Amino acid sequence: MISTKGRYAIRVMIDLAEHRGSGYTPLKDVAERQSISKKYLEIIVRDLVGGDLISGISGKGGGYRLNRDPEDISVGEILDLTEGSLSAVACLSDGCEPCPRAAECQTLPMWSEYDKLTHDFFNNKKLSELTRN
Amino acid sequence: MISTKGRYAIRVMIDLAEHRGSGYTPLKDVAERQSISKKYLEIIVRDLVGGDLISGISGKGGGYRLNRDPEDISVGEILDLTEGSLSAVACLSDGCEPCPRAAECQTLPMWSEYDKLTHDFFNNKKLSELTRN
DNA sequence: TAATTACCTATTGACATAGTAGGTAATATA
DNA sequence: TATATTACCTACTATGTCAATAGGTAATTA
Repeated sequence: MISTKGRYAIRVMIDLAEHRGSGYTPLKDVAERQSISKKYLEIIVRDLVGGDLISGISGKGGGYRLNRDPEDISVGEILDLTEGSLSAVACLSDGCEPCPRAAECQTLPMWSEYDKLTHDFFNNKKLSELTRN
Repeated sequence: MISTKGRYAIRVMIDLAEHRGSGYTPLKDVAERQSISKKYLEIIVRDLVGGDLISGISGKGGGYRLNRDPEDISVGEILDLTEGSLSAVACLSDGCEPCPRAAECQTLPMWSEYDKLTHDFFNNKKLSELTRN
């Protein structure tokens, strides 16, 4: 289940994509347009900055801006940064300890298959496919 | 993220599938073979009985049994019963109040597409594909 | 009658989610 | 230089879900 954090992150990215060209976009504007608490967005945006998807500058005229074109940003990247993991089961998450039952596990192949399906879907879905203009 | 409940439920179903023919299988045996607390399995099994996937009878010689052949039981059915919902986002879960932003939501089509992908995958995956014998 | 099994209600500790609160640092403009 | 604006930082909290555990009662068979 994708949490609000991941879903809001995508909406922030869409908003920034649709308002790029007009320089930096203040988070206040994004929050108002998207009807999301600015305070909460600060947390989300930090992940996106940390993942080098966007950058921010302070002061008047400041705000956030995409670091790449929307065609070159996948939804998968956004979710990877904001959700802990996109994996459907714990034993396939990054950095989890290897499951002792893995060798004999009868369900692992199915989970792996689904995992690949999921990652392929979101990695192939570009931000540009979600924007209006 | 699929929880232990859903994952254990699938393992119970596999276990029952592999031991059908020998009448009813006591939960105690399943719990031992799968190394899962019997007490916890009771909760899970209740959902499966409620969904008419298995039936149980009390007393000596009792236990649980599949109601259908493994070829006719999908993993999707099992997960629907034990996980609250298979949907990736809250606004697509069964019985959720309709989102007021739905009409203008730019991400909804993507979530719907992913939702279909997920349901198709698990509904087409049959229990018989997971069993050993 | 005793053993075995399903089935029932309630409780709990740990953790994640979805925020809120109150600041400090950086930058532009008047 | 003062002020407004913006990003950026640390901490806190209420609520809910997850993953069980605990302690029974009812049904069935030998």
